[in-house]
Amino acid sequence: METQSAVNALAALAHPGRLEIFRVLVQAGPEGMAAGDIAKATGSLANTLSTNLGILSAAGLARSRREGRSIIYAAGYDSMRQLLAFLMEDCCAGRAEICAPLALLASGPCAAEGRSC
Amino acid sequence: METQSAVNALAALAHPGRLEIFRVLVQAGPEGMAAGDIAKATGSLANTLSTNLGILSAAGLARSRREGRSIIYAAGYDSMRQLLAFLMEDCCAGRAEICAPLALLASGPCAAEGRSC
DNA sequence: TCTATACTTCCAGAACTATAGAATTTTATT
DNA sequence: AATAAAATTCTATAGTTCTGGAAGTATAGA
Repeated sequence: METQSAVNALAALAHPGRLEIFRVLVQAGPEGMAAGDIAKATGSLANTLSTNLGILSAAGLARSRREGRSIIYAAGYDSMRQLLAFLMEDCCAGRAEICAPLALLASGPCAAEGRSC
Repeated sequence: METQSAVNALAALAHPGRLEIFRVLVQAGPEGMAAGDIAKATGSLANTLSTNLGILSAAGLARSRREGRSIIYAAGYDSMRQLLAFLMEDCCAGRAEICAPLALLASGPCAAEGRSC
């Protein structure tokens, strides 16, 4: 991942409204949600929401498809993974003990249930 | 982690100069680097660097201590871990397969060497 | 105390970002 | 074709962030 892509993704998330939208999408799962339902879930105005979904999409953090009159948005899980990997890159350079954070992350609720999460 | 703290941290990182500084600090390890050395490593002017280190510190992503005439900065590993955890929070809600990204992250170069990273 | 080094703080102009009202586009229904 | 629904685009205003020059603060050494 390029620095510029990472900055774009981070800037997209560095906004209370967009962060909320993104988390709603993450929880909604890969099948996504209609823009109107996201507006209801977050209390956004349609035009502001549209702008923010556009910014998230441009950063790769959301994907969209039309279904009838609705446009369905889903989280860009792969870009999210790339961003997290970029942030942790070279964290291990020579010193495993610094990397403990990731080990903690990797041993969250899902690991406790035996799932790879 | 509160939404506002996450936004602060994301905004701090959503800047090419600060992202570079942060990654330099991550690679430098917990003992940190003097501000002057960070300036050399990143090519920043002293005043701009100082401002940016202040922004990273306010967001919890850097820690500082004085050593003689130098001020030593180190990455805020714990805040970084909390931020990543916040971003992944509820990713697992009912659907382990969405969480694959974290499993990939957790199986990076360090895992290959048998380290928890 | 004087000088040099290492950083930080202050400031103002330029550039960028956010918000919301109004108009527009796209699609479905009657 | 006419109407309604769902979302986007346009636009202006308000506010925020970035940058670099100049001045200020803290520490060390002579």
